[in-house]
Amino acid sequence: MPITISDVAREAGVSTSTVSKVLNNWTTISPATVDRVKHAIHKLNYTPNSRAVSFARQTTQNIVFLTSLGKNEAYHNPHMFDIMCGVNSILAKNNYTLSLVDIFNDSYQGESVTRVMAQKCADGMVIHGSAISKEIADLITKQQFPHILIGHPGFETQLCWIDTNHVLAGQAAAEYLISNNYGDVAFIGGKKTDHISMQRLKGFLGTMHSYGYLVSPEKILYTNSSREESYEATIRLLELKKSPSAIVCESNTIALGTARAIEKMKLEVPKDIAFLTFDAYPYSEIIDPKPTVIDINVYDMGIQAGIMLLRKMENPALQIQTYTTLPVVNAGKTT
Amino acid sequence: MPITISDVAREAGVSTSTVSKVLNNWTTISPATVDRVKHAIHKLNYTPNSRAVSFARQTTQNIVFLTSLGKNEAYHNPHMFDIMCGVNSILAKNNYTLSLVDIFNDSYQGESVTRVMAQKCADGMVIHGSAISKEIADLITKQQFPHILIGHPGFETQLCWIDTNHVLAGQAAAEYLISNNYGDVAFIGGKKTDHISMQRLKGFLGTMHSYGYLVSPEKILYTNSSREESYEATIRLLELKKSPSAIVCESNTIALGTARAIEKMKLEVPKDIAFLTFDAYPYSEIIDPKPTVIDINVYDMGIQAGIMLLRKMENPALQIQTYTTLPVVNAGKTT
DNA sequence: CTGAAAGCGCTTACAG
DNA sequence: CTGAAAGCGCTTACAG
Repeated sequence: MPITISDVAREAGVSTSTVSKVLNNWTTISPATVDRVKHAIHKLNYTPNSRAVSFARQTTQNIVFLTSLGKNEAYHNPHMFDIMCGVNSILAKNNYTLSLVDIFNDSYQGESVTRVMAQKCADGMVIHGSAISKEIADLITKQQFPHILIGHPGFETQLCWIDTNHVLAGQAAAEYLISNNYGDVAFIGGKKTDHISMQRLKGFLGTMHSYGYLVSPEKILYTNSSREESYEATIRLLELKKSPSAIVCESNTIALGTARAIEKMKLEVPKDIAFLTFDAYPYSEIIDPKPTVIDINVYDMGIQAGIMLLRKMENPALQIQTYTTLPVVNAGKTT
Repeated sequence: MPITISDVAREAGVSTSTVSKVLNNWTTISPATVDRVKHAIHKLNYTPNSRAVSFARQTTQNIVFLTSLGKNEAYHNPHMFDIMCGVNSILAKNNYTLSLVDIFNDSYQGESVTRVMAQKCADGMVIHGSAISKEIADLITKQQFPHILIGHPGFETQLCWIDTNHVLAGQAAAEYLISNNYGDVAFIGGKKTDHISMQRLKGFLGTMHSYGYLVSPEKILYTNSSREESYEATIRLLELKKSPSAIVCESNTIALGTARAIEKMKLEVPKDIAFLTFDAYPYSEIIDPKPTVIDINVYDMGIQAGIMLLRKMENPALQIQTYTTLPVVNAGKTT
């Protein structure tokens, strides 16, 4: 019932090889033939069967997005889906499809990965950080399967990866404050063991220092990232005899506590004090007073990851290990 | 290089047909042969090439999740991804893959849908409400392509759909209050044109009435769903000479305003007043005082959708148009 | 119980 | 510039 390449060939009075060549834009076909074939295609409203094409070409034009989907993943980790959307957009542009593979219910390490590679149901793999382990990394590198890992792996590996650069985001916060003439700043972070928090702090302090602003230790506070502790921390800061003119919060939850404290002290943002936080999600929209947000565009990171994977598939020798980031400063505006 | 069915056949000393039959659990093969073939498969570590299988079988074992992915979709609409995860889980269990198709960049109505159907890259389609239109509905019903739509379409159609039942959620709220002996209740909704809000209100009032509790009109308030209006509305309610003993908010944003007002009036939850909201997402976790949450399990709805689609694919004559819902009452506990 | 053969719908050397 | 033919790796009537 469905139209095949043979129907088109018959209609155009040529062989299927010729139709195929027209379909694939070979330059060796005479313009007249191309025309006839195109007419036939149009007339019959023919679309190649993608399964047959992929099978004959020994390529799937499909990429797997490998991840671990816990309960409520969509709410707890919307960033992952934003990345996925970015990946999907660039793949679609390049005529690749994206399929979702969840390793959460794997009965042993590497079950899904092995299956994907053995069954040849994808030409490449985008691996979310939640789905990586030493075992899986080994499987992939051993097979030399085209891949890109989102997020720095926690271990030594030959994998290709891409990650956000929190140091740069910290720098962006500092630069924003400096360019707005805030020199006396404070930073409320998470625990000292919180990697992201420390990276942001590092970038922040580094830039402040490089511009000649010294941040005294009493203005760098560490918390358990709860609203309560950050409320207390902010109050302490604001009660200093030389209280800061700007407060940078390392997370949205911290910013919630800080906002309460700012309100409690009856300070106005930005007149009395500058108020910054990292990440637009999940609460920046409803924090009152509204903070300036340093956000990271992970959708764009997904696009970058997709581009790199496509490049790797063209050129398997390519090694990619890189940081990417586009910190965006959003000064109290609603998106 | 990769092992094929012929390698296995040679190793086992049988024909490829026989290997195929063993692979597909035909009962006509002698146990001895089955054994030999299985040994060969094991020895060579053979996995069938899924592309070849799907091509020979004329089936893809793939389902498309059709949606429209705007910017920041992951943050604005995490429910959609939760549904997708539910769909994916049930499909994976049934050996189907799920691939994501975004119609956002389609240059004309139905472009992606037509392609998916013509190229035969999927056996069926789960369509998110954001991706449906009259044109697309027509294309799908004309082709009789197996599908299930998430969300009630806004128009008359032959499509199969599944949707949440907000009336039931409203009932759940009422039942919770009644069983906890709150009879004098108030409801703060969105605009009267807000379909979901009105459905919830309808279920809520219906159940209250059926239990003999009458809710006076002055205790049913409509707002623009902003924190500001709901704050005002709540203050007004609490200043009534006969103020309600329970307030039901139709959304998280409304609940934010109500929480502020409750705090302002120095009332305690649940001692002085009961405080309910619909939806766990996005803010229920940080609303202070903590509301009781009536949530809907859309992950489960995804599972239901997947099951129905699989049934439709087995039995194309099946018509499905149904409401589903699992309202979950979560009284002030953190998940 | 087993196997030879056709077929799924394309692509691609290769020959002409 | 064009086409016959082999091939991609399976499945499945059909014959025996």
